[in-house]
Amino acid sequence: MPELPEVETTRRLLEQALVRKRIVSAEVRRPRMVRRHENPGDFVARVTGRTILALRRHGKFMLADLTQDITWVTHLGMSGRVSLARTGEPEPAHTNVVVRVGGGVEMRLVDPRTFGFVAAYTRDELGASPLARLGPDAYESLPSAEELEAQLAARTAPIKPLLLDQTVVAGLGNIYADEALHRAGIAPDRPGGSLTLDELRRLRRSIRTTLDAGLRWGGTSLDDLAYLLPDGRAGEFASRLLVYGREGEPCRRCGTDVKKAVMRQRGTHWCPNCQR
DNA sequence: ACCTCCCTGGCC
DNA sequence: GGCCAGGGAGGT
Repeated sequence: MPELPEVETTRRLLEQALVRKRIVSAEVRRPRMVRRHENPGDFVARVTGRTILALRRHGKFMLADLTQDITWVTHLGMSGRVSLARTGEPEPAHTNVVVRVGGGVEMRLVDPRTFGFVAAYTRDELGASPLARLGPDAYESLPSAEELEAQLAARTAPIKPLLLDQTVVAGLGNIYADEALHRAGIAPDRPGGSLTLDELRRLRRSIRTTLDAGLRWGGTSLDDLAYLLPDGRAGEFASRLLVYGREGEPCRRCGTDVKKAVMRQRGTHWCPNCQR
């Protein structure tokens, strides 16, 4: 589940291996994984020979600043992960994109469902890309309760899909949105505009606490192990989840059965007693 | 401000 | 065999 903690954990491990390295070659095995280019060759041509100056993150997008004002963007989608390896080591199935740097190290983008993607933007293209429409990063730039209140004031949509929208805050996905709402004691179907300032203060704190916890444990690897850290280890946050994936199990706070319903086509988990 | 669709693998 | 899954874009 690549959401903010998984992408950030991935970014931190990649940073040590990739920053200040020159991209020696790149390979695209699944053309579909390269978005917003006429053909995959354009991505390869734009990144090859350039040096990685910095590795950043905004929401669930990972951004590598390359020399000559090119930004290499990676998104892990639903089922993507990154594997860091030495060239020649056995490849995991569904290794769809490979980027090699000096020293025989390569970054492999592994993604069975191919909902993830890479792209290489010029400065102008980046400004016109979907990235430009992201809200503030939920971890680095979490808005104040007052700012959240202003953003949500006129919104009638339920708070859960608003948290997934990426325009109010960027980086929460289906797991961490459910977790943060539980921690805040707010029901997922509450209209966004109905949250009081006090509730928004709780929500804000809960987002921070939830993301911190996810990061501390290396993110959430579910049973299918679709998400793994770049070194192949599993994230250990799954066993500490409060509500996600715990339908019918007792709420860790009050013992009430955790409920699950579908909201805007996404499974939504909450405690009907703790969350109002 | 909604749905629908994009894919594949794993589970029932 | 059908259903479900971490996300986002695109169209209505």
